[in-house]
Amino acid sequence: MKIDVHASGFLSISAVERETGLPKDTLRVWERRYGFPLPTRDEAGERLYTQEDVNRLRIVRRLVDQGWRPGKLLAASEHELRSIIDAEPVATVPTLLDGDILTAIRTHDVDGLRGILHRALLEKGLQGMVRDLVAPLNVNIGEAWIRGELGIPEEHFYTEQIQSFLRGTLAGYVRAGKPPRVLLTTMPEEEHALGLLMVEVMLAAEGAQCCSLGPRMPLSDIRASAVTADADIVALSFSSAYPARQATAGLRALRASLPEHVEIWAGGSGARDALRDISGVRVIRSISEVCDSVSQWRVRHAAN
Amino acid sequence: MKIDVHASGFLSISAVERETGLPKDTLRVWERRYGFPLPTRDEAGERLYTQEDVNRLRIVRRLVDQGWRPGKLLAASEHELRSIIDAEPVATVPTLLDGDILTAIRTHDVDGLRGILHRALLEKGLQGMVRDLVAPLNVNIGEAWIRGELGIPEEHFYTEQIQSFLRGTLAGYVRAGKPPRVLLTTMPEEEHALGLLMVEVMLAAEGAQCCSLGPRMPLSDIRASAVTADADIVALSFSSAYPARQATAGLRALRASLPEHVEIWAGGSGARDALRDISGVRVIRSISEVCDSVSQWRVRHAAN
DNA sequence: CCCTTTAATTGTCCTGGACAAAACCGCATG
DNA sequence: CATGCGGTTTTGTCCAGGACAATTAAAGGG
Repeated sequence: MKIDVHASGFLSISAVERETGLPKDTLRVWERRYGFPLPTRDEAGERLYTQEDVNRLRIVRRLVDQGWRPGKLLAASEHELRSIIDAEPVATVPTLLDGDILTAIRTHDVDGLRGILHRALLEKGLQGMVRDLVAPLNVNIGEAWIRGELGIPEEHFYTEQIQSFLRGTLAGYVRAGKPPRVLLTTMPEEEHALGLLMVEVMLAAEGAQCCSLGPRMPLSDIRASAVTADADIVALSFSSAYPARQATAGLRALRASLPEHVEIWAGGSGARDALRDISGVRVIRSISEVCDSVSQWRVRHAAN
Repeated sequence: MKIDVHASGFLSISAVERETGLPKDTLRVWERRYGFPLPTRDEAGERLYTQEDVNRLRIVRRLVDQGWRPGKLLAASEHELRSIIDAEPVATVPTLLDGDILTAIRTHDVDGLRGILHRALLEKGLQGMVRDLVAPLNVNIGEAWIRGELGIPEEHFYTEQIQSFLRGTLAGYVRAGKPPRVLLTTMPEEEHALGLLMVEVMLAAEGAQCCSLGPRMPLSDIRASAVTADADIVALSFSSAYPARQATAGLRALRASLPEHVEIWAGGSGARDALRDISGVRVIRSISEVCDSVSQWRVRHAAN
């Protein structure tokens, strides 16, 4: 019954959980062990975090997701943290965040961004656009965010506009209705819908029949849906922040519960390393691999 | 470091939190006070919930959101709970969940559902379709879910397809680019994106300039975005599950931080009762009211 | 250098108590 | 009968501090 919009501008622990994605238990244990964040308390002894705490926690979270250890990050001073960020292996992908796109995002220019996307569509085609523009841009945006060059709203705006554009384009597509029939979704903790949509676009462009359930589907329901939709393939998307342990456990459980003839494809930036040796699960290492995978599936099933 | 996909089929407390949306603290205190749910324990003494527990908790949660008191619901037997559900004031809206639509949803028939939507679009127009088909259907689907006639996957499937369709239609719309310029989003705890999209559709059909940030935007960032996007109106959507207290507090804080000339519109099924007397916030009671509100805004601003 | 064993780190869960916001109820007043 | 008001009960959230298992890092041996 506590409120998390304190007039004072302080945030309660549950507000911080919501804003940063870090569980309450973790916030408390970090405070106990590392002394950060060290919020003030209200009359009742409850923690009051500052917006500054939240900003820093958001950065810490991203770095932890990238493999850094909390012990190091939380002991680090403001200055040390900054130098860790600067020393990060940036530009894993050549940046496409040039003037036009960056300006459109910064100013929330809907028409401007749509124009850029539309030109890219005409120039490269749907699949080419996803592969050569959207996928690298996602990486660029994430990097720009952690360097503080873009804020949360800009990231949301970008994501929202891309999704709108892709879904719109998808809707205009003639539905070929060829096999395979693919059921798309993500596991319950995975909220990232954009990666899923990108896969759907690639599949639809190949003429496959896509049925997306959106993100966050309980495992038991995935099984049920795959059966009622009579799917040939269940495609799951994982973001890089998704814990590998969780992914393997989930995929194993899903594999065991699905009928033999239904394939499982795992894609997204979180599906690279550890998932390779789960038998009966195909790992899609990059977005462009989707097309090959579909072709190969069709070859396999044309024979029968 | 606990895993929540136990091979045994049991669920950990955090898995239940994720599946039901009920915080861990609440689950524990319900157990302590009402004796439900009463999970078994593993060797380490940690709670192991069954799928049956989760199913019942999901129903309890919906009834609580509708105003029932947990004390009553959790003390009730299986049978009593069922009769509470049956006695619910169903059909607040005449049902449109007729054979065709229901079948399409049940069988995950993408093309079938799209066909129905497309016919409705041609027949009623975009705004009419949202007002007379989508809005009542949302209510029907929720009611069917609680009666156990539809499952989670069906609900997801429905939501996903409607969103795809609306966004696709929106993308094909010629962007009129007339004032007002509207920034759309929801508050951080509000995940429901469909209501937001419906508003965007209504606004776009009126020729307004829409800039959607998607759901879950921190309050401080809403302010920043409204300024950079040079918005005339900030439109927020609330689902019926949204706690009224939270909404009023958030709206007050937002109103105080936004420039005077930026209007705030609050809509969605959660924006009916308690929000009316916040000065400087316009409450949109039903989806069809959006059009009038835009006209009135234009009259007000034509004078100047 | 690679593989195995040991040690440190780290996230999640536990109990049981506390408290304030909200809902409910009975009662008086317009 | 509707509406407002004080008192009571219900209910969700927070706290402290301990425990433990999964994971990662470090050390040791071939």
